[in-house]
Amino acid sequence: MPTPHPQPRRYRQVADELRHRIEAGAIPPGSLLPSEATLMAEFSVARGTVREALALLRSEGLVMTEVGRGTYARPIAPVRRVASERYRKELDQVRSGELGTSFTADQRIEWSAYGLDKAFREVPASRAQAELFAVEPGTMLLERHFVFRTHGEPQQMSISCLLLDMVAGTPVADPDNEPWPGGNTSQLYSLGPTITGIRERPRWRMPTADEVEALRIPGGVHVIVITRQTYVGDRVVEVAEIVRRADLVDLDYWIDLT
Amino acid sequence: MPTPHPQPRRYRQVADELRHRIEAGAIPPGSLLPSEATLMAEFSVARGTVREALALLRSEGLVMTEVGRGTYARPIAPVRRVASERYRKELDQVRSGELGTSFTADQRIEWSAYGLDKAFREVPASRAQAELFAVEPGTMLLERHFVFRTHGEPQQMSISCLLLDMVAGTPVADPDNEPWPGGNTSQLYSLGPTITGIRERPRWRMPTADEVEALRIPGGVHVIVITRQTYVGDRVVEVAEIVRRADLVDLDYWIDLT
DNA sequence: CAGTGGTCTAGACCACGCT
DNA sequence: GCGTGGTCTAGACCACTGT
Repeated sequence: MPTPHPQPRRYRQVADELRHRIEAGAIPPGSLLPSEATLMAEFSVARGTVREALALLRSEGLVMTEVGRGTYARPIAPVRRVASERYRKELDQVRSGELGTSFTADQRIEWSAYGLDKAFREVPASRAQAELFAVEPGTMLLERHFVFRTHGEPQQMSISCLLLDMVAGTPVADPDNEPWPGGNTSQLYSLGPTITGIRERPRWRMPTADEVEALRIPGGVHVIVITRQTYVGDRVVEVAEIVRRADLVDLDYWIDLT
Repeated sequence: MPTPHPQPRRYRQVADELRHRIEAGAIPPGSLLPSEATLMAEFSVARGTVREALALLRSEGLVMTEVGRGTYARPIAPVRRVASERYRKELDQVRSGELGTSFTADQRIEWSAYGLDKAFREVPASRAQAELFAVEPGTMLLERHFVFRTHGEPQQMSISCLLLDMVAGTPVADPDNEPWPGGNTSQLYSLGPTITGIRERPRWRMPTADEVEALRIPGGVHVIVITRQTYVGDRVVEVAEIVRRADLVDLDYWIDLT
């Protein structure tokens, strides 16, 4: 890819023109680009050239493609995910005992718009999981698979693991109690410990076939995967892998140095 | 991309086979894959099909391509970038006055292996810059362009901006003083304020042509861009855009909740 | 059904890295 | 100069989405 060419590089010219139209507003967010056939005619190029131009725009995150429908400009603005604030807020609510009062009620109303697919399993820790927990491989874990939806649209997949001997027999181990008011923070609080910190390691990659299906990910869209470790002191009490469409999140971390 | 096909999808078969060879160690990291011509013969497919297979592996981050050389398995392991610890450490060193003593000396030795390209400009703040600083657009900034190298290899590009009326006439405004022992933290400390926090917003995208050239980025490799705001109280004193090859970093954030 | 993109073929010319 | 990948053409058949 890092190679210039003599004069032609027609696919770049096509991509530049389309990019310009999108940025100028001639192709508004969410609307369809001209079809490949139309672009072939308009720019007098072969289909392969048009497709290369579109692939470039996809890789830039400017457009998305759906089979049988067409290629369209990216519709939705990303939502900022302010990790620090979110966790802090959850914790403050838990500590102040706001749960079970207005907080829960408010959340319950909102929940009508939310959906949650859940599946719990008890599994021995894989090598990778054991490393994240800093326990021996084979230690039993409660592995919880979630898919969150908003208004029916799948937004996030996650696998959250807890040490089994910490939760066995408690309400936390019962899938029927999900979604849990106040989230993970509150859930762990109900078991005794108060979270002291969270470590997040974000990375980006192509979605797997499973993720494409579960999150209905359009062509050309990547995912963000966040590996989260929840700490109580120096002990890791939860390990989660959170997967979201990369075009719908905007990460935001605050590092306090006071 | 999210479309299955009848039986063929030969390019997936080719990609699967190559992926298997890489993961099995038959194609060790850093070594070349068979050339496109060889793969055409081996799998009895057209060149376009081979190239689609390789594009898929590139997008997965498994291989990189260099013109005239070939496509090879990803060689280098990413380096973890522990944002929180790094800044904390810098700050502790500044506060304890370790600069100018053994710390500086140690760094100076290491510096023989480092290189730094620098270019300073005084510019009026763009709308985006003004927003990040929370000042009026047009406010004068000192815009500092850096390219960091290790053993000659370019590792990181950054544009760091400071409020001009805060640095004008000070040693900080003189490019000859770069690299500055102790980095940004120490530099700002020399002006008076002690950093109280840092906000980082990481994202991920294809490199621009400039970045491909400056960082010698192979085909198929993305970059991580971090927008960093350095705070003193609620005032933003520095805004930086940091660009690195995505395959060579591994982000790590700690959120303290104590 | 017509129109869309997904996949595939079989050619061609070119710029680049190495030897 | 040879082999590498980068770009381009002009065909073809297919699956999917809509009407």
